[in-house]
Amino acid sequence: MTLSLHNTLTRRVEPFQPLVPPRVTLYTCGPTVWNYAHIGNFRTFLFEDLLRRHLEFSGYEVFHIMNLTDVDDRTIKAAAAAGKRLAEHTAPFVEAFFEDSEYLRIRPAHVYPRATESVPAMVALVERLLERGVAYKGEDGSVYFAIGKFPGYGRLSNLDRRELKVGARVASDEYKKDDPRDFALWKKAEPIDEQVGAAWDAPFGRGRPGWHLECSAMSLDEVRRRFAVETLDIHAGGVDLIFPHHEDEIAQSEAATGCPFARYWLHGEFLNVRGTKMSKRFGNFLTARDLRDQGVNAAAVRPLVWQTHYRQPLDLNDEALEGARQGVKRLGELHERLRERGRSDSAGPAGTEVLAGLSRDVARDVAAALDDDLNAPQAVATVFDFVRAANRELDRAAGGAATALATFERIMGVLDVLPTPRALTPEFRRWIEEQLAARERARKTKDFEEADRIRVELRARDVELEDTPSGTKWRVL
RNA sequence: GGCGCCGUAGCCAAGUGGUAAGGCAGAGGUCUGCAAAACCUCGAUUCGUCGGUUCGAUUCCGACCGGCGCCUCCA
Repeated sequence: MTLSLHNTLTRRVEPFQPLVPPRVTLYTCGPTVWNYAHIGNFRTFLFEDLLRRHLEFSGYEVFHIMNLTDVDDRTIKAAAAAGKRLAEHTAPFVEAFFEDSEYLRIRPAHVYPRATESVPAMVALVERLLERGVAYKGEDGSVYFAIGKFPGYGRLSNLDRRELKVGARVASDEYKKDDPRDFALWKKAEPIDEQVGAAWDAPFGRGRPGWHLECSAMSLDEVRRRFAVETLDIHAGGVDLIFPHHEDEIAQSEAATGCPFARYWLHGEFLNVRGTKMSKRFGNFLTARDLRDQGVNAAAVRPLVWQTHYRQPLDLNDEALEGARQGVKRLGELHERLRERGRSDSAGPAGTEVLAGLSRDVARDVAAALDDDLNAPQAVATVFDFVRAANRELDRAAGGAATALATFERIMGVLDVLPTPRALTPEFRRWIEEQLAARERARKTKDFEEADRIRVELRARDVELEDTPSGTKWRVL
């Protein structure tokens, strides 16, 4: 089976065929670092993480580019409001983004171009567009893209024949453009821009880049320099970017290069809270650090995201998060069992390696599910089928644990949802051992009241006990 | 007004023109000193409503009801 992906351009699931296999250039729209990203933002980044990992698992050589939007309307406003220079304001949020990404186990992109460090590429792109006559300088001194000169405009969003809703957010500045739908490539520097240090000189006037321009310039610059092409294999982001952001990116990129900008457009749906999209605007947001501070393990967030298809809205609530957490615990238990058994598991006679066979099946099924437009919910279901079957076989002392362990870990390398053991201080560890020893003595003398008291005390400190024939095991929740 | 998405058990949710995955929660059981973990068994005669197409629809078409998103800088 081969990978198929839903392409927003065609609104169909299509076989995936990169321009120059096995290389895949992947560009994902990164955060705007005006504030902390919330977990709705991170849902998209997690979906992209899964995409990246599955591509690599499938043998592709992925070059992943994620930009950092560190200059735009919001960053400038936020910096001005804080009385800071732009870079001064965004720096901590850039740092926070990387911290949060790590917490959520998102694999780092290969490069993170920043808008403020890519101005020359943007200026060059604007000049190219001016030369081609598809961009013009407006009366207000800004440079606009003339969508009328780009016949394919609207293909991605299917909004070409749209009529703007009367009184919608079209408002204030369209009179400076030839066509109200034209968008700004380069915005003339305003006092507030100068105030925060967000203005650059350019042949067509001092100003700052428009948001859409940033992504086109940065992505094309990277693939041109590295691979001598001006086409991305995959461009991904949230559904809210389809229009106007990605539509405009296509227009300005293709008008400049004459090449298809991206072969596949992937868009992830929203993370909702009680049916409404999570958004700073609505105040219904939760950041990754909020979760972390609440003691929520990243290993619960990831499966929560996996259990909903990326093109479906995901509804978040405490019960759902707790459910994911419990499920992950079970995966962790199985992992532990496989490790224990794997250690003592000498290869049995051919045909008795039941666990190895089961793991082969689940690896195949997970790959097949993800090949089908990243059907992570299906993949997760398959994994849990394996969990039950594997536990059953482990109860029966079936062979093949070592192989199953290796395969299981390979699958977890894609989903990455195993809980991490909490780091313990030597003192705490010693205390636990002492309590266990005391409990063992009590049990030997049938003093179960004392034994249970100790168990409760340990549990109060998140230490869970499990009495097995081979002794008492413990784990920290 | 335009474009688009969604409505499947208490919660999160897959899926298919042929009679409903998986997880969590819940109930019973095996095991256990008791637990825990694990395993076994149990849950929608039904997939928002009403029509249509079909031998057959949750799945296709239409209408309606309900929820949501985008329509110039929101992942």
